[in-house]
Amino acid sequence: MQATNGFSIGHVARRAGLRPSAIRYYEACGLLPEPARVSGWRRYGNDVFTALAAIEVAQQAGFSLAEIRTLLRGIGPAAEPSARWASLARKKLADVDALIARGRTMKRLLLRGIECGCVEIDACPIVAERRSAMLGSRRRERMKRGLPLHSVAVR
Amino acid sequence: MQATNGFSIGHVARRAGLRPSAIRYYEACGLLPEPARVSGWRRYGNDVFTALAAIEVAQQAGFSLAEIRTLLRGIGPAAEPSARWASLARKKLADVDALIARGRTMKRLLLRGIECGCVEIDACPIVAERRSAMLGSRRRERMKRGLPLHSVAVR
DNA sequence: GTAGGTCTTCAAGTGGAGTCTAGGTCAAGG
DNA sequence: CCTTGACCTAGACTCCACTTGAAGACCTAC
Repeated sequence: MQATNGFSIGHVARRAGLRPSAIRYYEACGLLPEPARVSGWRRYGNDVFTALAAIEVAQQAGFSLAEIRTLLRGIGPAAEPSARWASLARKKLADVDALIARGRTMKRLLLRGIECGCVEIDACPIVAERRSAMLGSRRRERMKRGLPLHSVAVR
Repeated sequence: MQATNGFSIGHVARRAGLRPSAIRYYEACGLLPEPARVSGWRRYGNDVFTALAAIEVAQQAGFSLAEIRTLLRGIGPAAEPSARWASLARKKLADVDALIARGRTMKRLLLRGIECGCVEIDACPIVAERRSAMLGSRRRERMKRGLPLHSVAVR
């Protein structure tokens, strides 16, 4: 298991806090290069930990695996990784702001509902407000309730 | 299409900003009661808009459809809808706070990455930091990267 | 030699909130 | 009468990041 001829996938997984299946999956997605093999078994060098750390950082930043692939090996307008990151990150910032705003809306609504204390749903002023908003705005810019929040990978 | 014998599903969907398939789906999930039928076609009264408004409010507050079902027709310890809401909402608040914190972490990380400007991934201090954190903490309380954020329905 | 553990592949499953498709029925207008 | 459009059902599909399972290969220790 030494670095003399590389680490096994289980060893890498334990050290990185992942499961072997996740590492195989990253490889299949093109996030990790194909490692050397010894009689069929994957053998990794130290650089795999850098790659996994980069993936983890990008995931924490809200990027999907598809986006991370273009970050790592992308062939976009920007050649350098840092330029690609900056370009994608600026777009992602708006989505993250929307996510935070969404969270604050949830919080406000939850607290209002706790305070409200109405017994029946039909009598709840929050629901009534929403109902009249629903019925008031006749086919203006509706039908698009799904705001683009799946653009932020929340995991 | 008048309220004399009820609204069609398409009419309700247009007014509520949904697609008919969503309304059928809510019915199948037990969120909406089965409506009257006229020769096989669903016919809705005015109360369906109250029900849809309640569902929308609860969704905006971060509840999943399964949770909304127990909110609406639940048989939990709390009998009244308001009591059920308060009980579930207090638990949900912690998850929403986690979601907001997650968003702020993303934002911090995105901005740090934009400022960083490192050319190579191997040389990036953010990745290096993560890498040493990854390798430093040997099997302590790892292997649980998935923090419970799917407990908040973000849509 | 055999038991146990780790590895290999490929395929299919998970969950959430719907959407889409195929194949068929119904109503209104010209 | 015929077309057009809205409706009906059941079931498959979507997206994402993995996990799980089956069936088999391999290595090490006893």
